[in-house]
Amino acid sequence: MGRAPCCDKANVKRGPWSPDEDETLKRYVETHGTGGNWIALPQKAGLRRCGKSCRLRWLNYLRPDIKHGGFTEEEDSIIYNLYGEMGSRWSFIASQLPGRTDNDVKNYWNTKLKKKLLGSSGKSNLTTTITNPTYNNNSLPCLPINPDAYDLAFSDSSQLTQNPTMLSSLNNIGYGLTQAYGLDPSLQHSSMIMSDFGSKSSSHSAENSSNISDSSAAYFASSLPGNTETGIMMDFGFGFSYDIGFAYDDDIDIKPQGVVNQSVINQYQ
DNA sequence: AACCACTCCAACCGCGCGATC
DNA sequence: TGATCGCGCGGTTGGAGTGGT
Repeated sequence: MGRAPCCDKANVKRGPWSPDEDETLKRYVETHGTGGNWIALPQKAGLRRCGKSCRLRWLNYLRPDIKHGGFTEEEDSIIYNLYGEMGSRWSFIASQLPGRTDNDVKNYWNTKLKKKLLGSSGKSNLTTTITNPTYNNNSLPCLPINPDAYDLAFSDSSQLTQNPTMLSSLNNIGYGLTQAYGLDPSLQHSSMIMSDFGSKSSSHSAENSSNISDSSAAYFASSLPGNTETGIMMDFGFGFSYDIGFAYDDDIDIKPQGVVNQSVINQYQ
């Protein structure tokens, strides 16, 4: 048996919202709030709409703090950064962009940014090529993420704190979003990535990193026996660099363990 | 002018999760 | 402890708009 519908679809209006409906919903929410119950709201407000539809309309369009219009380059870079870090977590990505909604960001990514990325990836500066055929580099920069890795990554910061240079680098971040990926040396592969997007103060002095753009990048790879890691540094030409490194044996095993926004930590703990 | 292909984005859908009973 | 409910999320769809032929 399937899930019960959230509303009686036969008795609710669907499709585009009329200006009158918008006005009714806006006036009601501004006057009474949502009451914490979107399902009951349309009836109280006198709308023949599904509660979910009302919620969506309010959140994506009617809210007073919504920012409409084109995305800035800075917003582009934040989206790239976060998408590479955590994939299609649109709600979180949107939360880092004041006035933007998850739907906006998602649409923008699917219609513009993805194409922009693919279009320019052909001229990106690849300093190292993918050698393992099991990895699909067409999906870059959407790194595969093992959700189970988050717990370890955020609960154990000892590796981070034992590395003053890395810590220093992570503290000097532009957006508060610079990340480091640590991979388990016990699995005979390890690497560390430090990348910054837009930050002018990041310091990666521990290694002579390959500077592929104004944005510095460092890629560390261990020389453990049997190590099969491959690293990439990329500059997609958006006014910022997108630096990617990863290591793997059979399974991609990427664990963010940098200093990140507390809300990210809360989300994955 | 008509048709077609493509883009963009608002809206819908179904699912997972947490809260509550 | 399991069932139910509502919220929030990501994926998908459909239609309006636009550009090319």
